[in-house]
Amino acid sequence: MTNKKTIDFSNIKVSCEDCSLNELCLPRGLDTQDLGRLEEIVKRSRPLRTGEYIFRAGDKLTNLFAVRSGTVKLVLIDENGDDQIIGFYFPGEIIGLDAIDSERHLVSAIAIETSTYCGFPFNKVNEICRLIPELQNQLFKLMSRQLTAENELLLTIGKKNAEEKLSTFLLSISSRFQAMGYSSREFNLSMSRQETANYLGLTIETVSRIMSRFQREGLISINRKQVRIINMDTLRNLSTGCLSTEKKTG
Amino acid sequence: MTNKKTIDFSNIKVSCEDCSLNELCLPRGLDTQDLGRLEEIVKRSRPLRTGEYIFRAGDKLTNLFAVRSGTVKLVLIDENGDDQIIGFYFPGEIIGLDAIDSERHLVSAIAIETSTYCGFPFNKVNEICRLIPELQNQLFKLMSRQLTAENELLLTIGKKNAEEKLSTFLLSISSRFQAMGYSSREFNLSMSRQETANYLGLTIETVSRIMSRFQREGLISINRKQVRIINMDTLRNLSTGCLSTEKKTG
DNA sequence: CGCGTCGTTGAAGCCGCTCAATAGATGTGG
DNA sequence: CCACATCTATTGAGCGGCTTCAACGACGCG
Repeated sequence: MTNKKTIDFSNIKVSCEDCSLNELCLPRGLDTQDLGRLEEIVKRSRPLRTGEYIFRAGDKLTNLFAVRSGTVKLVLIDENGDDQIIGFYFPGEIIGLDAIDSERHLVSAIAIETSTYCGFPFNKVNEICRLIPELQNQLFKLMSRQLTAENELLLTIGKKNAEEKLSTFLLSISSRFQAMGYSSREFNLSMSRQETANYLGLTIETVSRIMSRFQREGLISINRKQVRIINMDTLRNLSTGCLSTEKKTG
Repeated sequence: MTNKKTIDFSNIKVSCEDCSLNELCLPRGLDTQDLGRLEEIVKRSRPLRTGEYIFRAGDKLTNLFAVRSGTVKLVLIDENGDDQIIGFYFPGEIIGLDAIDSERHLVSAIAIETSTYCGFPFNKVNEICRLIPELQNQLFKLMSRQLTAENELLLTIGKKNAEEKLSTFLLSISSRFQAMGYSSREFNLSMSRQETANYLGLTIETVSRIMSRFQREGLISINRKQVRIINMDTLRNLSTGCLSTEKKTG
């Protein structure tokens, strides 16, 4: 409803060199000269509101994108209308890589809070890759890392029970916030219960119930989207299924 | 027990040009000259028996591998000892790509029947990529395709019920056999019930029960690992959850 | 033939889902 | 500022699909 079909990049020149995310983002590991080449092709978006698309499944691949602020979800929709959130993306993270094979996006990228992003025209990235081997390596690594992340998610969804899924999820968010330089113990979940449930292969009721249980047992303090992790160690044990909720520490 | 720690490549020169798989495998799209460059670095393995490793989680990434014959499973094992099969790989398919980021394998590759493979030293692949842009593209596409495959699996494991999972699985195997030039209606499952169940996030009992039900209802004929698909359309409907088993066609 | 492995089938139980009601948060207009 | 509507989150009760536990059958190999 609030979505727009077309994304108009502002023509503001982006300076990757001055960007606080450059050590997390695509330019990671590039020297000043190579950074300059990359900067020339980057376009920055206007702010998106919740629910707006960066790209839709079926769109032709024209850009790779880096989340610049906010949070973006990738959603896969099958012929039946079932949708599965396959990942949440935070600032500095790259999306669009899975479209390289078919040159068409098979998933949709949707902002789940006010967000901005940078776009890198894909054909130019391809050219620059030949000039900058380091960038080629960086892209390989990014895709490889994404594969690894999906492997983890597969293990979580396929083998863990609801309690293990939720604790794994909270710890994953926590460590990603830490990587961005924020607190690993206190943060705002940008995704709704519905989105969390979808991502983990659960229902919102189950997510809600287990969050409440974690709170009753003193593992976390949670109010709506505001989370504080109180007992990180027990949460870690729960996430691996080594410890049942009953016999928690303390 | 039958596993060997070290893999000794035979020094037999491999000719990708004459290989029947070259249109499915890494060389896809390469011209004769480029093919020659790739051939120079390829080593072919001796036959592996069921249970033997191509690489183990934790091993340093030295080669990318192409399955040449047989079937290989990729297995992810977490700290808790839970393991999840994240894919089955048939002749022409490439494994090892997920290790590019950390330069260490995070999953293990295990033959599930007598299998052979080809190895491509990774550092040389990297070099050659700079000489042959087409190979670089090919690698990007392979990784991208792998991401897409994992997305599908996520949707299957996360959102489908047992019946939908099994029919999706059978159809996936069927179409991959077809892509290799074999029959899409009659084939041998190389994986055990245990492996199928693990892959789909089910138990062997459930897999067995639903296979039997499909047979009772005339969708397939199955005897141990020998499968014949009788009613492909209904199976297709089942896989998308559009049709319950009861109200099947006919 | 005996043994071990793999697959099938049955019965009972539990985890997470469905359905439903309530509470809290957010937004709008008067 | 409050009344009202809407949306999200929480909590409870009951049910069902898949798992667990268990026994049996089929096949291969010594």
